[in-house]
Amino acid sequence: MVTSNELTITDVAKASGVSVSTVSRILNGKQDVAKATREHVLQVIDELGYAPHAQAQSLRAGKTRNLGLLFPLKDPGNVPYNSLDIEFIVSAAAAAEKQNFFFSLLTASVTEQSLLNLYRSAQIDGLVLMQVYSEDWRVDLLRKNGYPFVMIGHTENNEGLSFIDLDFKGAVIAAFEHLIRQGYRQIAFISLPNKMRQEGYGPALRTWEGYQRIIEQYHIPAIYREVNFGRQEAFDATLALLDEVHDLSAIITTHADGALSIIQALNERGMRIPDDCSVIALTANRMAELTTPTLTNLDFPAHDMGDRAVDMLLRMLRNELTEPEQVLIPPKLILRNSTNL
Amino acid sequence: MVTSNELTITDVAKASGVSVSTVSRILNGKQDVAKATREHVLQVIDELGYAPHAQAQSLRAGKTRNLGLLFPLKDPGNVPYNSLDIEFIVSAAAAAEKQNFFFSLLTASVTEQSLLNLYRSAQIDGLVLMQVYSEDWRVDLLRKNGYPFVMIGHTENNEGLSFIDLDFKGAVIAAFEHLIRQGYRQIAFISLPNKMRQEGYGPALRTWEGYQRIIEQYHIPAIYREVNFGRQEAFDATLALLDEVHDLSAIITTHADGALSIIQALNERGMRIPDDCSVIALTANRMAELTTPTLTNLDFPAHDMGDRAVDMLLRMLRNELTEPEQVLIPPKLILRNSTNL
DNA sequence: TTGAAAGCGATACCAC
DNA sequence: GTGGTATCGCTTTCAA
Repeated sequence: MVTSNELTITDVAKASGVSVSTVSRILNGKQDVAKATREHVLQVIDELGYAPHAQAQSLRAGKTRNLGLLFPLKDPGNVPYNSLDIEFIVSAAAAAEKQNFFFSLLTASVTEQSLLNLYRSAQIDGLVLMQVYSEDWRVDLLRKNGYPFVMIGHTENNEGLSFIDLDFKGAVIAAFEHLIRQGYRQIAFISLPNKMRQEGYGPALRTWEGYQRIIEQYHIPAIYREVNFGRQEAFDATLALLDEVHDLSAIITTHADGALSIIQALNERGMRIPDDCSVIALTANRMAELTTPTLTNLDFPAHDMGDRAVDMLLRMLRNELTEPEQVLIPPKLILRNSTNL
Repeated sequence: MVTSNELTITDVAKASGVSVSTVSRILNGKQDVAKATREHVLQVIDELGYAPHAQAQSLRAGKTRNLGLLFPLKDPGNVPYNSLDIEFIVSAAAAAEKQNFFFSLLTASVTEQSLLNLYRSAQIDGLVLMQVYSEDWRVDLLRKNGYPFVMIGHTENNEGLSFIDLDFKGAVIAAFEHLIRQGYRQIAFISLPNKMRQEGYGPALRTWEGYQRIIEQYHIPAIYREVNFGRQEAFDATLALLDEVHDLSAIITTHADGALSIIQALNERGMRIPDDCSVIALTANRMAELTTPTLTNLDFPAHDMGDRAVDMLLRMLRNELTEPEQVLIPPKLILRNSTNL
């Protein structure tokens, strides 16, 4: 096997006694090449172990064949990952690769400058945005500049934008209605940090809206805590709720992995799940199946969402998306052992 | 704000009335430029919103400033992620970005061709390899071709190679010795699939070696199951063990998230942890803190490992690594509530 | 069916 | 201190 490096199309041309143009045509599968020439050159390419220089091709083509996923880490080193994140990331990566795109994971927090420069400096053709806020300067900026991107999440004004998101409001409503229908009324809501809601973080905002709607419509008592990320926070909040509301009979949470801490707290107080207290979480199915007891959860098809987001973006780049595609996934409750019936 | 696209260095040169060379010098921070010129050009660049074309720079420089992480998915769509994987991925991405490298997540399974082509086609400067086998054709191939890479994991013959890995053998030994020292003898070992060991998957192999060593040295009964990934598998294996060994007093597992299923199974049988049965797992600290009860675990500093692997690779690319760097992280047992004392 | 040459956007050498 | 120009590897007219 020949192991030499740094082969160029010129080397291939020389080695096969044809011109560079001809080699290029063959590489690009053009049809106007004599069969014999093609076969010969392909064999030379194979023997030499030549592969075309991707960056040179990109430069020439004016496209990078690179996608980016913005996954900003607020505090690298101590990251509030949850079990959903890896599904988004890996599924998006796989989807991009399937269509021969490179996929870059971008974890640094972006500035207006650095965001625009991703496109201007031709590092990427398009972007998947996560952690989208209701008013999101990144979205405004990209829209204004006409740069291609899709969101996992959505903003207040989504005119002209493509996205895929879970119906968070509907999800919370579905969870509550399930319990209310069974006669539960003392239901606590453990939700995302108040700060995130104030800042307009989509899921924080919309789960809250769902909760308000439930409170008003069914006149159940407003028992809730908006808690920060972290095991201890969810744990403490649960204990505090149990102290405060002695006849608490269920907890619904939008903290993906916080459900685990809630279970810990209930155990700590000797409360049996679901007999003394039911639990419903908005978390990955994978995680919901691993807890003891298994969790009744709102389906969160993160894998599917990542996959579809990238697919959407690629169609956009190919101009196959004549109008914006906006997908809101309806809530789906999956019953397991943390609730009765 | 000017939002025009597709600006080139020539546009900047024209707009500021200097030559392309001068703009290039300024972009690259060379010192032989008049202060006035520099300031003027920088201002023009700012006004125009110009950013140099990364691919063109790469082409010229002969370097891509791209790193790749190989994270092959055997069965996309139904992926056996565990809580460690995201830490590897995200920490590696963050480390690359910190040094201004793009970071690509590669989930497709590679062939000899496609692996070499990553380098030949100049898509990446270097690679981080995960899921390394004791005999690993990828490693052999890259070594033979002299392509830069580092491993998270290691092979049988690591001559000339750089890697960072956990001391899996030592970890298993540490876990057993901890229990044996306290008088436990009926300890079950729930380990990685036999198939992976046969295939020479590093962690499967070395945890097994650790176990053999313990069996021989302490003459404890060989109670073990090599189980496939998946909730059900670990769950069933645990139940089977409990049926088989009535005085089972502890379980040690190398299945990162399998510990959760083991807990489920013990609960199912009404066994209290740790009083009736202790559990020690080789899993992420983050996960160990979330279970009920919290898990005594072998520290698995995945975040740190991803970070250091990329750092190693970047030093290699800068030729700062005069000789191979081989890091084996010593085992560290973190006591929590799934064991006594 | 094939080849020569221009050009993608940037850098660096060599003049001046 | 500054500008002209060859060059990185490839694709694509345009001619032959």
